[in-house]
Amino acid sequence: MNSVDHIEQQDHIYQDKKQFEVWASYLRVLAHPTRLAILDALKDGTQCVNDVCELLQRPQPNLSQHLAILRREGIVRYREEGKKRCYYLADPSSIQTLLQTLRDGKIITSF
Amino acid sequence: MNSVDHIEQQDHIYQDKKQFEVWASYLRVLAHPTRLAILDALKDGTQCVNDVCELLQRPQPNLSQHLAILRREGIVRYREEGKKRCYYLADPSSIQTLLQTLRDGKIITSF
DNA sequence: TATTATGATTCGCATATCAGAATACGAGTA
DNA sequence: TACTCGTATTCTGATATGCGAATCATAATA
Repeated sequence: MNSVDHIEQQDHIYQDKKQFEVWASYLRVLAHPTRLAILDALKDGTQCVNDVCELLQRPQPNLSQHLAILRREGIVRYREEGKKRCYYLADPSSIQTLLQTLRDGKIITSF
Repeated sequence: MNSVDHIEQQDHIYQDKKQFEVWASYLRVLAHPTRLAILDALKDGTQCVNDVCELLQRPQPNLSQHLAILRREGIVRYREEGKKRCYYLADPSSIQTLLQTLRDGKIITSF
């Protein structure tokens, strides 16, 4: 291996490393029971924050925090309707696939 | 809604809640750059700890910690070969699907 | 048996994450 | 303009997570 190859390989490792960090950040956002429950609640359509509160039986400020985290990652968006904010999945089919995959236990091999 | 329905609905919510917690625990294990890198390193076959160290350029105790976390979740296993421990994916095709999905950006909508 | 190679574990610290409480904000409405 | 409704943000303390350093455990070997 000459020195150019070596540099390229190092660069490749570095690119991968950045890639893994991005993916990990994304997975970390999904890796919370309340946030998964929110995604599940939104899978059949738009819901305002209050509706989500009632569905999940969790306090509003807590849900707002989790919605903000999902928003920052671009996983959910919202529309203003009157004085309500109606949240919806940015990419419903991806999230539905994710939830279905988890349900099927296709990724989760240990149960 | 009578009281039996109410109890059943509560139970349903409770079951879901437990389910989301289990899924979240699993996703949390995946949601770390080093652990994703380990899975990627194992995707084409078995590797002993030292090999993984060299591949990922990370100290051995740190990798052992992450391997233990992946082991506990049932995501990787190992075989003893001489004095080496050779790790492999418990369910290669699931992990390959996961990595491919991340690569394709099919789940990740924000880039 | 002493030594080495290979991994695992423990410890201590720094950082991150989370929940709840309190509060702020902003759009409607009286 | 004051008030209310719906939601967001900030703050604080508790818990969890991640890392490096040191150490331990064990199988192979000299």
